[in-house]
Amino acid sequence: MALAHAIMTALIEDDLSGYELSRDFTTSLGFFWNASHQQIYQELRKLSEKGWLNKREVSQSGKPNKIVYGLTAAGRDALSEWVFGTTRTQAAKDELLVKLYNLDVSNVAHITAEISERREGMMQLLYLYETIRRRHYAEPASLPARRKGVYLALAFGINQGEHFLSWCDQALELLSGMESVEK
Amino acid sequence: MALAHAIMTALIEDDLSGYELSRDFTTSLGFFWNASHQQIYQELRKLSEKGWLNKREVSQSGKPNKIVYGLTAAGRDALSEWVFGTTRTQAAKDELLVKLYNLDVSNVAHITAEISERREGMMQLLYLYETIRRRHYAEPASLPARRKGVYLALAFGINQGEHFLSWCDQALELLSGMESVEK
DNA sequence: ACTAACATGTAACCCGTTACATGATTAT
DNA sequence: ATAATCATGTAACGGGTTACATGTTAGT
Repeated sequence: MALAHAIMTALIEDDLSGYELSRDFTTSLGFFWNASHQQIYQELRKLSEKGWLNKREVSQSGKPNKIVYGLTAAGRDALSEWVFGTTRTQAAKDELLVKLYNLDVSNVAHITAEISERREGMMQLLYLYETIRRRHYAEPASLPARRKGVYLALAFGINQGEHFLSWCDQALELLSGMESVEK
Repeated sequence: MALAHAIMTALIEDDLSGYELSRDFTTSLGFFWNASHQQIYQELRKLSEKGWLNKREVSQSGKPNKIVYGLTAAGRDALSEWVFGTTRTQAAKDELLVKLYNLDVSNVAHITAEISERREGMMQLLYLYETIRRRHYAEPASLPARRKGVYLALAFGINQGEHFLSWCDQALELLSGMESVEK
């Protein structure tokens, strides 16, 4: 029941097509709530049936036509109310942490490599986050209300990413002693 | 396909019943991979059918009988191999971050309250983590291989929790100015 | 011709959550 | 009696992933 509200949230300021939603999801809201295009198209259909979204076909030059969705008044009301409801948090599930419980001289090299890969990936993501922050959120205190919220979500991602990097370093250091010593 | 391996991981050192697994999950591996008892019982059945677990009934005095599960040789092999496979990471899905994209003078008080609640909850969890760390993982470098891994998972939780607290503080400060100023 | 990007869907399956269901044992 | 803890399940539903499926437009 939450993807619906994530989609509506993405439509607060701009009307978007399913394709645009699934593309933008990977670079903004999708940092925190990812969804495949299949899910998005299905949810758009449900939301339209509920009367929370309206749709119109838009002709494009040089591209296939697209179907653009926008919030109805009922949709905006539902979204506003939803904010006051109970929040569900689904903890991250990361197999790497389960693998750590299986740490062993036989697999320490592999797990070390996986942590290094993760570190690399996170550095790239952080670079992207920082670029966005510098470009659009340099002075958070003077942003309008909604943008402050978006900034805080971005800050959350940056904060968490930095923590992850420092954890990787700590892990790699502890693991680096194991291969030679314990064999 | 990952709950199966989380359960097998929990059985590496001790044989456990479904009840014990679902209880222990909430205080160790479950920090990183939670599961309801219903899921656990179903998974135990599947793993038994696959030949990765064996079971035996144990009579207890003063308590109902329990069915205790243990890893078979095939189960241990499957688990060892699994560590070398590709890791799936499911990013956390937190409705609170989506709600932040809806931040507004009308709901800033509510969102502020939710962040405060979360902060409180995280402080309690961190207290638990720290207690475990002090009691069992005071000197990580001198732990045996597997325990080092468990320590790193714990360190991950502590690290993440501490950064969550600092994010909450940052968020509460930014939000504190909004109610009076923007009304 | 072929590739890449644009654009929209359906179907099957797996996993997780919620609700339902039962029963033993101990302590008050 | 009754509540609390121990103990084990089934069934229905909903959401997410993977695989399948189709078609347009532009560039090489």
